[in-house]
Amino acid sequence: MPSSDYGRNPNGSPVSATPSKRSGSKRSGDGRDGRYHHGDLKAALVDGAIELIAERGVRGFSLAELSRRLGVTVAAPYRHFADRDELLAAVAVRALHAFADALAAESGDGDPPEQRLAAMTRGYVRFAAEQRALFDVVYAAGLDKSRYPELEPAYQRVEEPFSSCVARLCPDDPEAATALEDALEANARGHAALLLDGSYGEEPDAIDRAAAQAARAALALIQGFGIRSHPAG
Amino acid sequence: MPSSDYGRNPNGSPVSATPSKRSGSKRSGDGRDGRYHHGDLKAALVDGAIELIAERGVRGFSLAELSRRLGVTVAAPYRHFADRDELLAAVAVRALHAFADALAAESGDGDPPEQRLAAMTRGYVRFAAEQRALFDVVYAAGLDKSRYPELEPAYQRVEEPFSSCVARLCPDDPEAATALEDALEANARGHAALLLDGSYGEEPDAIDRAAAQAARAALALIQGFGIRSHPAG
DNA sequence: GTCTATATATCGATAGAC
DNA sequence: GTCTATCGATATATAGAC
Repeated sequence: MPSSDYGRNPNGSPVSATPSKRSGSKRSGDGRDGRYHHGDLKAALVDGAIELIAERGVRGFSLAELSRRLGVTVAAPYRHFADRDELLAAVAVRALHAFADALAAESGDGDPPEQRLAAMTRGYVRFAAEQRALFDVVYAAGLDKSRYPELEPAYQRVEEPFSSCVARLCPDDPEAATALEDALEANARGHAALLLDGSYGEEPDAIDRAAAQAARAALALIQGFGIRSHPAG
Repeated sequence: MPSSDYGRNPNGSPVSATPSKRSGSKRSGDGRDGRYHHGDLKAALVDGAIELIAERGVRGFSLAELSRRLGVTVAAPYRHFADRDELLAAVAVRALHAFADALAAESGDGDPPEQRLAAMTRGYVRFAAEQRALFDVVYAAGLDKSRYPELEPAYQRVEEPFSSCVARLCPDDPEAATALEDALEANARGHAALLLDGSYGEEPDAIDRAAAQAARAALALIQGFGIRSHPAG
C-alpha cells in the first residue's frame, strides 16, 4: 500500500451512507446541536486541519476527510476558503506564529547574544520535531508563497529574533551580519531537515542530539565568521 | 486555482476520448510501432517521470498523466511498479546517483580538504537548484525511507565525499569528525532549502549567491569547530 | 508476461436549491 | 452558510486479450 493512501477509512465509518431521505436536513437526530453547524466553521477547519495533518501528514491531508470529521459536507469549506491551499495557508500563518512564539520563549533575555542564538537554534530544531505538523505545513506543503502574501509578516516574526541577535553581535558590519544570519538560519533548517528525515535515527533522544549538534554548529558559525563578543555598551 | 491542481488539462486534450471502438487495439494508426509498447516501459516511466516532475513539480506529478504521455493505459505502470511511490523511489535512486556524481566532479582531487568541502557545498546547492526535479524527488517527495531500503546505498554515495574529506581533515578525533560532517551536511541542505524556498530571491544570480554563502559558511564551520589544517603525511 | 479495458472509490471543485 | 448533486481527474485493482 502506498503512503499516499487515498482509499483509506480507518474508523470504518460508512462515509456518507444513505445520503437520501433526510429531507428536512436539520435537527434529524445526528450528533450535532440541531443548528446547521457549530458557530465557527472557519476556525474549526483550521483546528481540525492541524489535527488531521498531525495524524496523516501533509501529504495525507484531504479536505474531504476534514469535512467528514466536522460533520459538514465537502462543499461547506469552500464558503470560507477558495481552495485547499488557501486553508493550508491559513494553517501556515498560525503555525508560523506558534513557531515565532516558541523561539521567543527560548531566547532568554539576559543571556549574551551567542548563547541566545544557540538556544534559539535548539528551539528551532525542537519545534520542528515536536510540532511537526505545523512545521511541515510551512516548509513541506509546497505552498506558493507569492500567492499568499499574508505569510510574509509571519515569516518575518520567525526571522526577527535571529536578526536582532545577530545585529547586536556585530553592529559594525551589516554585510557580515546578513551572511551570518543566513548561515544560522540555514544551519537550523538543515538540522531540522536531517532530523525529520530520520538521519538522526528514530530513538527518543534523536531530538536532543540533533538540537545539541545544531546549537554547537551555531556557535561554531559565529566563531568561524570571526565574530568576537565585545563588551556591551 | 490551487497549485495542487488535479483538475488541469493544459493541452486541452480530450483525456480518454472515445475509448471504445478500437477493438483490434494494436497497429491502429497511432504513433507507435505496432508492438505493444516501446521495448522498455519501465525505463520510459522513470525517464518520463523526471521530465514530468521538472515541468509540474513533485506535487503535480501523476501516474495518469505520465501514462498518457507514454501512450499506455493507466494500468500499464502497475506491471512494473507496485504503486506511485515505488516509481518515485526508482527515480530517487537515479537522482541520488546523479547527485553523487555531481558532487564527486566538484571536489577537485588535488585541493586541500577544506577547499574540497567548500567546493562540494557549492556543488550541493547548485545541484539542488539546477536539477530541482531530481533534488525534490529525493528530499521533498515524502517517500518513506524505511519502505525503500534500496535508497540507503544511494544516500551513502552522496554522503561519502563529505565524510572522507572530513576524515582526512581530523583523523585524530572521530567524534568531532561526525559532528562536523553532520554540520556540513545540514549547512548545505539548509542553504539549498532556503534557495528553493525563494529566500534568496528569484533573480538569476540567486544560485550563485546561495552557493557562495553556503561555501563560506562551510569554511566557517570547519574553522569554528577548531579544525586546524595540518601537514599531510 | 505485457498491456487493454474496465470498475471502484476518493479527491478537489462548482452550480443551484434552501 | 450549508446542503444536494454533480463533474472531471486520480489512484488502484482485476479480468482478459495477446
